[in-house]
Amino acid sequence: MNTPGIKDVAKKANVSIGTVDRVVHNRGQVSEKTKQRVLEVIEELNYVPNTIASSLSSQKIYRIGILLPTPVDINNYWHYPVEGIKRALREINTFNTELIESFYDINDPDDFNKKKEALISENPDGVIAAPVYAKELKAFLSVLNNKSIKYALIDSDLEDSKRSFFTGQNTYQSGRVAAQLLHYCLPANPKPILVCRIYSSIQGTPTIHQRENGFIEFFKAVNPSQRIYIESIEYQDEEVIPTLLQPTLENYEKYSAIFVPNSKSHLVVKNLPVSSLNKPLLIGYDLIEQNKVYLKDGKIDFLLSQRPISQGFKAVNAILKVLVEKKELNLVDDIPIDIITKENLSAYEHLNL
Amino acid sequence: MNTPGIKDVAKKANVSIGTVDRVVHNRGQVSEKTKQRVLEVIEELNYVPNTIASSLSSQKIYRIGILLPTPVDINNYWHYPVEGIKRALREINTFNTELIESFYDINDPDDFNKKKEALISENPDGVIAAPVYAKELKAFLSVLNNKSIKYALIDSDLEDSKRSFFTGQNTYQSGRVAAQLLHYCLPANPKPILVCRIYSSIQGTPTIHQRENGFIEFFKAVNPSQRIYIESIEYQDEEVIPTLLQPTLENYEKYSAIFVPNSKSHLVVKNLPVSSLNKPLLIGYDLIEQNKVYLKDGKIDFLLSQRPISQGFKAVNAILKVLVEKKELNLVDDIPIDIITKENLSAYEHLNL
DNA sequence: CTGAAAGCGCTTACAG
DNA sequence: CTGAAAGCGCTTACAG
Repeated sequence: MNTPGIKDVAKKANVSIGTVDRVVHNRGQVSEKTKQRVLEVIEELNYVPNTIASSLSSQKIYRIGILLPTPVDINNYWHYPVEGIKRALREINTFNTELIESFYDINDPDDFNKKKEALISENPDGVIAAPVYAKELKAFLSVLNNKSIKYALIDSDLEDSKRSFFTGQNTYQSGRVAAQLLHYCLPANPKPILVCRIYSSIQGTPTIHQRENGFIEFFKAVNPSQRIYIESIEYQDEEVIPTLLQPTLENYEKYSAIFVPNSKSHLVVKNLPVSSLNKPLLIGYDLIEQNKVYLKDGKIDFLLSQRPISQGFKAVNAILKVLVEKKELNLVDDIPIDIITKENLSAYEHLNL
Repeated sequence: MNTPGIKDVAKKANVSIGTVDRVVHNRGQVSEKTKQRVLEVIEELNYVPNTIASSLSSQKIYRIGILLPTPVDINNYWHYPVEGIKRALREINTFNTELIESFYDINDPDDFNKKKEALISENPDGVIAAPVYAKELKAFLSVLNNKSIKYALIDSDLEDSKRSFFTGQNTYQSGRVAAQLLHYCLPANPKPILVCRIYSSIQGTPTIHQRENGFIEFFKAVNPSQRIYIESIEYQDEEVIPTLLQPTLENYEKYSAIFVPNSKSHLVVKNLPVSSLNKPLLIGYDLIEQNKVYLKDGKIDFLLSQRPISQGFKAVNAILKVLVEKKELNLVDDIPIDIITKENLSAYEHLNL
């Protein structure tokens, strides 16, 4: 007998396959002693249900809800995880799936709360979310816990949640990588480095903080004499960013390099005075369209990427695995900190995992 | 009617499902006019066979042969694609698969020829190979063509072959990336750069050549005054490498940087004089164990990686897709040129796609 | 609490 | 050349 099937278990335990199925999926209506006997045989035979037969038979449609910021366009970071999610769903022909989109305005916590209610009312089997509004999300997750709805987190983790899966990047470490690159590139006695934080006042800035910490700690350890200045450009309305940035960037010649700890480095390029020489090195995050254009132009030197497409893709696969195999998972997938330059951008641009 | 099944096609074409199946899989025994009628209905209904039902029903075991250099140990590049292949096979629970390993001594073309015969005699359904011995491999591939056995290529391409899939890195471009990194790191008037080619005289060196070309052309375009010296260490027996390297590395202080266009950069570290200061920057390829150790130590500055685990993984998925869906594929997957430093090594070390 | 039977969408002999 | 039937390993009512 090759790999044992439900029939083998049934025969050996002296029950019908219906009963075996009941204990395998824990849907009750089995006497305790029968259950124990079946469990023993399963153990003994090392029986593993054939998920493909199972899915063929049940004809179940797995409904995956996503609770993420609106993927505005290709210049918006959140466009990319959604792309990965859709791609994963498209490539899956093993199961029937259905996507429930619940997108919220990233600058509006009220909208988040509205959309989480909307999603709940759709009764998804599994959910993919990102902790943009951590506190509000936690409330949502405990609702999911109560309903035994499985969920995966992307981008940032909530370790005290019961997520089946998390994938994202070590933000502190990515700051160190940025610092290390600049340390390699800068001459022996460099001018100061500018850390330019451009962020909306509505969301918190834990990611920016952690990247910054990594950046600063690297220099503290490796080259303590390096001066690092921090400028915070806090905006409520994106339109005023140029005005807010101007006083800082006017003096760009004072700096040997500028580090932008989020996806906004294109805004620095856009608002730098037009003179061409002696520009500071510029290092930022994320392969959003506008950043890629400037990288190709040589106006941005390095971009660190966190494989957002891959994050979405992996989250779908993980949540589906949990749903199909009906077993718990508590997996963390650490995304590499990809260093992208003009010369290696090409292959990163194509969709890949 | 949701997605149409073979029954829907049969009914509409006034034939039995057996007949539909015959035309879908082209196994003849159908009159031309019946065939045409069925084909029309398939077109009309947009019928796509349900591969999972198909695989459940047929109980077919897909036999995948691999014809690759022996994966000696974790200090050997070829260890990693094989790891990816095995991992992919392990993760697949949708189909039954069987791996046929046919490993050859990378320094022995005769052994290659022996092992390719051995593999043929196993009658695999699909094959994964790498063009280490391009000429000899081509002969093998035409045998596969005759037998209608599908194959995927990894590492380097043979564009004129009928491979269903190729994945690998743009070697020329990776040389440019190495050059760009050094260009960023070196001071205004640097000392010369040493390109250190360490290679076995038995295999060809097309990969090394292309990386070198990319490297040199980058500097020609961006900084023509940069002097670049090339040293060729051609060995027949690995044991003599230290002796061959010594005269070159004795004078390491003459160089601002050393570029090793293959996975041998650890040998440079090992044979560098013990003095500690003023070491040239060192940039190499591949996250084999010994290189990773030196990267962590700060003795290697940059490693370029070509995701060998991922290459193996993807090749399995591609070849299986071709076999299961029984349709031709001619896909090229361009592997990103990952830049690895001490600070971002960690997440790359873990298995990921 | 338990079992027997039909069915998921295909493939595979077998009969004609 | 074509069709009817059994079966792949499960799940799902239904009956008892």
